[in-house]
Amino acid sequence: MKSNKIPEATVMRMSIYSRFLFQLMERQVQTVSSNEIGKGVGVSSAQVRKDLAYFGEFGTRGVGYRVKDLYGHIMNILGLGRSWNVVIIGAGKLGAALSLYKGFIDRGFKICAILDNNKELIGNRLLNIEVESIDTLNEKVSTQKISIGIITVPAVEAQNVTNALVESGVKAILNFSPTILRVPNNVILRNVDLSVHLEVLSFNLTYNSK
Amino acid sequence: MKSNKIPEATVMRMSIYSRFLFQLMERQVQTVSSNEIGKGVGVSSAQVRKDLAYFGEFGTRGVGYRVKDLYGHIMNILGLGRSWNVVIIGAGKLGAALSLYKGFIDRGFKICAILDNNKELIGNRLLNIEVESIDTLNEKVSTQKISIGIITVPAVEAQNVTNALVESGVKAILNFSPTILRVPNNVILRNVDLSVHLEVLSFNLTYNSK
DNA sequence: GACTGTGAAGCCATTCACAGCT
DNA sequence: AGCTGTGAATGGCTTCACAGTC
Repeated sequence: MKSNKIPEATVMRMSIYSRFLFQLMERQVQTVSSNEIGKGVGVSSAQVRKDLAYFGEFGTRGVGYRVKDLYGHIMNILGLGRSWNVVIIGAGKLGAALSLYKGFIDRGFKICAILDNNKELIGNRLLNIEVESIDTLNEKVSTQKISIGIITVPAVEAQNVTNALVESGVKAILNFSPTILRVPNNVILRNVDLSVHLEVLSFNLTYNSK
Repeated sequence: MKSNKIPEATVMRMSIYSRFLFQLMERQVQTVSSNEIGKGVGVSSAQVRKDLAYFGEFGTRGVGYRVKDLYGHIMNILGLGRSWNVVIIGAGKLGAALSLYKGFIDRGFKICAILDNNKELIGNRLLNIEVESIDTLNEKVSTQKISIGIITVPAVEAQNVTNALVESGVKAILNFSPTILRVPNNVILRNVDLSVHLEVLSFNLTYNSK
C-alpha cells in the first residue's frame, strides 16, 4: 500500500467512518450502504466509496458493506489493530485534559507518561499517572517503547521539547502549541491549532458567509 | 468582500500569518517579504501572496509588507478587531482547559460562562468564572451578548446541547465532541476532532509515509 | 432493483512565471 | 535589483455517471 498517494482528507474521513461504524455495531446493525455512511458522517456516498477504494474492495454490489468487517478493515488500515504508547510533554491544563481524554484511550492510545519541567506540577497525579520531570524522557521512551509524543507546552519552549522528543527516539509528534516546528524528515509532525478554529468562526461571523 | 469565495485553507493561514507577524512586531521588525512569511510559517511565498490577494493589496513592490500594517489588516479581516463573547458547555477536563486557554483570551475571545448539567461540577471555580447550570444558558447568552458556543460534552449529549445553543441565539458553534451535529443553516458549525489527528499519525507510522 | 467500484469530468487550490512597480 | 500582484498552468480532490454484480 502506497500511503503517500492517499489524500490526508481521506485518512481523516476513514477515522470518522470507523467511529460511525462502531456506533452501528453497538446498535447491532449488520449491513450498511455507502449512502447511509455518507448521511451519517456528512459526506457524499461517492466520497465514501472513493475513499474506501484506495484500500481495497470491501463491499458487495447490490448489498452494501458488512458493518463489522468494514470496521475491522478500517481499524487495521489506520494502524489501530494495536495499541500505541504516548508521552505527553506539558502537564498544564491542556496536557492534563488530554491525558484523561477518553477518545484517545478508547482508540488504543496509551498515555504512558506525562512530563513537565515545572517543579510545581511534578508529582501531581492524573488518574493513575504521576507527572514526572522532563529529564526522564529518554528513559521513558526507551523502556516503555513510546512512539508518539504530544506537545502541550507554551510556544517558546516547543522547539526545545521537540528536539528532546526527536532525540529520545519518538517517531511522531502531535503539536498543540501554536508554533512552526522543525523536525528531521524521518519524524512525522502534525499541528493542531486550537485558536485557528475559533478565528475561522470569527471570520465567518464577521462576513456572515452562507 | 465575498467570504464564501475564499478557501477555508486561506482563512486558516491568515490566522497563522497574523501570529507570525505579531512575533515580528515584538522583535521590532518593520518590514517583511512574502518569502520570509512563507519560511516562517511553512508555506510558499506564492501561497502567501495569493492568500493576501483575496483581500486586497497590502504590500509595496520591491519592498515587501509593513509588519504592523499587515498585522492590523489581517486582524480586521479575521474579525478580531473586536472581542467575542463565548460560552463553553461542558466543564469536564477539556472544557476547563479551554476556558483557561491563553490562545483564546489573547486573541479577543472572552469566556463569559461555563455551563454543565453535572451537579458535582457546578460551583467549581475556573480562574474567575464559576461553573453554572446549563439551565442558565438562555439568560447568559442574551444578557452577555454571547455569539459563540464551544461544546465539550460527551458525544451522546452533544446534539441536545447543540439544540439548546441554537435556541439560545448563539450564532456559531465549535464542537469538540466526536459527533456529526445538525444545525439550522444560519448557524455556523465547526468540528474539531482530537482523536482524528492521533489516528492520522497512527496511519502514517504504520505505512511510514514520506 | 439496489448498490458497489471506477474511469472521466469538473472543480478548486496551489504553483509557476512574469509583468509591473519602487 | 528586489519584491508584489496576478493570469496561466498544474495538480489533486470530489462529483458524476454508469458498467458490473448480487
